Amino acid sequence: MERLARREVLVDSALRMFERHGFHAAGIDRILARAGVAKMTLYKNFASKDGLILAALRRRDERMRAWLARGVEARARDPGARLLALFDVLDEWFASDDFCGCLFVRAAGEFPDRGHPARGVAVEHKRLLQAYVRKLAARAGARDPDRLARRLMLLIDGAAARALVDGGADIARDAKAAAEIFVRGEGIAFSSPEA
Amino acid sequence: MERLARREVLVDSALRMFERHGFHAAGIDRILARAGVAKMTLYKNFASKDGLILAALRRRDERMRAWLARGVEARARDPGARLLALFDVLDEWFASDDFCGCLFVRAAGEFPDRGHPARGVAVEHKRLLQAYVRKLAARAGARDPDRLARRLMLLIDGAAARALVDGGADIARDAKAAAEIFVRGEGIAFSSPEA
DNA sequence: GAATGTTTAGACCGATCGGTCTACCCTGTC
DNA sequence: GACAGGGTAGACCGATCGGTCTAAACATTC
Repeated sequence: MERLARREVLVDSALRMFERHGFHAAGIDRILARAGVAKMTLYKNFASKDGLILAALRRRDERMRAWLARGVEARARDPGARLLALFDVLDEWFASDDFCGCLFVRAAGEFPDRGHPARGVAVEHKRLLQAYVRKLAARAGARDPDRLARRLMLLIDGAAARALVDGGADIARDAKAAAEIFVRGEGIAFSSPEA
Repeated sequence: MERLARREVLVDSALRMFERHGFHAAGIDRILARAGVAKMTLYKNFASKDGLILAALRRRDERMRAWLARGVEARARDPGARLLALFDVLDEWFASDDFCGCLFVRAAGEFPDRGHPARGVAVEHKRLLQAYVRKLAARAGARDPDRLARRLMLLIDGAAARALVDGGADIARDAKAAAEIFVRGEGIAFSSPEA
């Protein structure tokens, strides 16, 4: 029963290659070679390269949101502080040497066709992320959790885009300072501003 | 002396194709066919596809910033109001049927290699845009024009990213409301909030 | 040990990639 | 009308694209 394991190895390899080179630039042959997986194994598990792209994006979605939530929860207990801790996790993300932007924004950029299935995963990822921020905002007692979540999402995506383009080191810090204004504006008091 | 004209036609066609399909997905042959230009004309004017990409990005940079400045200046005279008018122009941009995100962020996403020349144009575009916002902020009497410009750039790039992914119609409006908070926080009073 | 089913390597397919080259055409100049 | 130069179409190149297929190697189970 090695079939499932092979599939996982393949999806992992594909995800890494898509992150490093982009969806079009990462060829199937290179993905397979790096995974040490035969071509037929790919096409037994997926109908086409698009299927592999979808699986890779879904894996990225799960991991990214889990990693974000874990980081936030490890850094602060107070809901208000957790809203700001989001940007400390972002800072760690931007600083990692293999950071190359938000893969879902990149996917939307590489597949401008509105009907491409990858865009659905991207939309869903952003929706789930915003729902998570909204939950934190609601628990923190925001006057308008929806509005605060939308505003923080603007900062998150903006910071990710700017970090992708010019990789500045203090972008997450700028975004955090901006987020504090929004959070305070919602009547939320957070314990310690942290470093 | 049709050489320069041919070049312009070619760059225009390339720009349109890159916007519509992305840099990797837009093949040379298709660009040339749509431009009605021979292959040798391309390679007489540019060393490679990368050269064409650079020229297209530079053209996009000039047009984008000129279009933005024109829109801002047409919508408001007061410097404070102009800062907010930025987001009305953005709204128009997002609503256009051929909108497909910020081409420079997409370029950075498609060319993750830090040394790729396209990234230089992208960095420069963001730098010039931020300088323009900073100029408006300074004229409006912002306490810290640099900080305000950085914050508004976060909102601009964030709004563009979100508009690219899920094309929501009210993203620019959300960003404008958020921008108002930053602008007011800098001690800037603007005449009329507009529609 | 035979049988079953998955995974393997790799040949193979047509299409397209970015890029080169040739040979002809068109246009302007004298 | 001869000439020159930039432009044209399109053949051509090796490489790679996504995808199919075959045959051997492998492990599992009985």
